[in-house]
Amino acid sequence: MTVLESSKANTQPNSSSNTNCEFIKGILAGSNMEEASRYFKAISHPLRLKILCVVGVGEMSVQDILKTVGTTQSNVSQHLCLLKDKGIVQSRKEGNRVYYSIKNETIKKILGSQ
Amino acid sequence: MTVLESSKANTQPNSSSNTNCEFIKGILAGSNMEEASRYFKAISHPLRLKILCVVGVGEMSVQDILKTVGTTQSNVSQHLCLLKDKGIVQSRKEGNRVYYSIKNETIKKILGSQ
DNA sequence: TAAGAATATTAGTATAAGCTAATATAGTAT
DNA sequence: ATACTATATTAGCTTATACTAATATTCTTA
Repeated sequence: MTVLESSKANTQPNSSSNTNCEFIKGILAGSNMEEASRYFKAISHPLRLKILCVVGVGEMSVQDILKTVGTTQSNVSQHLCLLKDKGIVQSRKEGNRVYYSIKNETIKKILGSQ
Repeated sequence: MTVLESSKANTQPNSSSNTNCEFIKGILAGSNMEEASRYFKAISHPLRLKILCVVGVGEMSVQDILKTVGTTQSNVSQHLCLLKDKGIVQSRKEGNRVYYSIKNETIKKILGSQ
């Protein structure tokens, strides 16, 4: 059950404004807004969104990613690093190359719900 | 059809790596990453996420919002302003008070998919 | 009309993000 | 070993975010 659903379910029609605030406040305290927003933040950059769409299709090397999204090697590398740090993508080394793919299923869901 | 779906559907099994890059590149060019990432950015702050969860339950006055999320009046007001600018929430004035509610349905979907 | 409440706006400041350019590291092939 | 390719890291700079404190605006009510 999401935050929205759980708070809707328990809203009494005759509850005072203040009680309702307190109730929702309790729900918010239980949800991890910090963590959720960290995920959203990670994907809230046009280049990272592109990278995720590209990598979402399937595992891809950095070379191919940067050819596809069109920026510098350093820039892609830094964004990939950030995405990996947040646990959104994972990487696998094969010889000279590093292949990236999406690690986190939630991200796929979110990208699909656009 | 989302970006992920459309690019998956057309991936030929025998296509070379380069052709695939070009293909995905075309899809990316057609999608509006700038706009999508602007949405994600808007909700990628813990306080704004809280506000959206609160307001997602139903229309709520600024007073009640700030009692619920717990910060200063100015801070809430600035975040609400940002959310309104991006077309994510809408406001309605009634006497002394201003009531906010979620305008954008996509946001509800995204919040639900967490 | 003066006081009070609710909301918005502004200015100033601190911190975070994002980019480029340069350099480092690691693997491959000659 | 040397040169080359792929990727990562670092430093420096610029711009964007986010907060606080103060002030402005708008509405209500005595």
